Amino acid sequence: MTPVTQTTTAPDVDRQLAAALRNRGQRVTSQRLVIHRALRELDRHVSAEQVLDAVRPRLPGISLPTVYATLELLEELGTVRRVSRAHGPALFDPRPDPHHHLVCRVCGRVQDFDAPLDLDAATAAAAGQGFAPDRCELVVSGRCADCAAAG
Amino acid sequence: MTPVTQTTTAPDVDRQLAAALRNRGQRVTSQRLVIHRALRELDRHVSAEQVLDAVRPRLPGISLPTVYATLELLEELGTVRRVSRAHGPALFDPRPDPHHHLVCRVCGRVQDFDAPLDLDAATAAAAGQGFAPDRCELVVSGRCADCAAAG
DNA sequence: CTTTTTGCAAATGATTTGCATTAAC
DNA sequence: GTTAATGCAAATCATTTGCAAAAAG
Repeated sequence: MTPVTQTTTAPDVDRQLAAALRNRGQRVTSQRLVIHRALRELDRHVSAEQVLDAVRPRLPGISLPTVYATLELLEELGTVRRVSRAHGPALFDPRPDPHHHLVCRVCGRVQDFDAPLDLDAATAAAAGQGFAPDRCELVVSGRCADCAAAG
Repeated sequence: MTPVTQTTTAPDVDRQLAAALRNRGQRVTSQRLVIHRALRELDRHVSAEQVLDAVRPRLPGISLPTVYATLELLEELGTVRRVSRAHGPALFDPRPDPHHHLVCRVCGRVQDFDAPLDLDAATAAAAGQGFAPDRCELVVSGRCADCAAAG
């Protein structure tokens, strides 16, 4: 008995991605499905290399260029967000709902952050300047709990 | 007759940087002064290469590694903010006061944005998680006025 | 005079590209 | 069958590093 409130099951995630790809006239490949599924399972900010390591057991011949291409595709589909950083590779955030980030300027760590923030006025102001907003993200830089404690 | 409300004059900017450097036991070099001055004069988001081009007339032998090192130093001093981007070099923002950014995901353009936004609650929430906030920036991605009109 | 900063050349690291092969459709 | 996607190798681009020479204090 599957309650209607249940979290999306794995094959369901696959079906959603497949549908989105077909909508765009693009092909449903095992690489795309496995990378997409792995991101959902990892459920944290990961680099392209980390994605590669995570999927290699299930896709022995996978290559880094394919991982990058797929991550870019998933970003276009809106299921992944790329977070560019100084002093390190970009991270990919699999959380699809709007949320914010805490970025440690000492260790580079990026944490999700659910900020109490009303973005309606800001979004309207951006639109008032002719800008067509897509996403609004608050980026808080500082020292994470660990680095603040250390020194 | 210099009104007291006048914008900081160039030599004044130099003196402020020199003082900050001496405070940290670092040396006041012409490269640092000229790069700092150029950023203030450019008054827009620029890449390290663009900074190099801007200062070369005044510093014929300047090198890109020095520009990078100086920009990093100025970031530590809080007079410049680095904005990392996908698909392009980092940009350096010479505006010292808190403000936000509109990032075009079509052409990559980054504009300053004075958002009507109350960050006190968000800052407090970050602190509540043990994070020591330093800066809060809203990043709005979407299409800039030009790209929205075109595409 | 001592130590930091610079410029240069070279290294590094992330990401992208070209192209032949493979797999979707 | 046709066309898009993949894997590989190599290229590219931004940024950093090592080290001898120059400049600051």
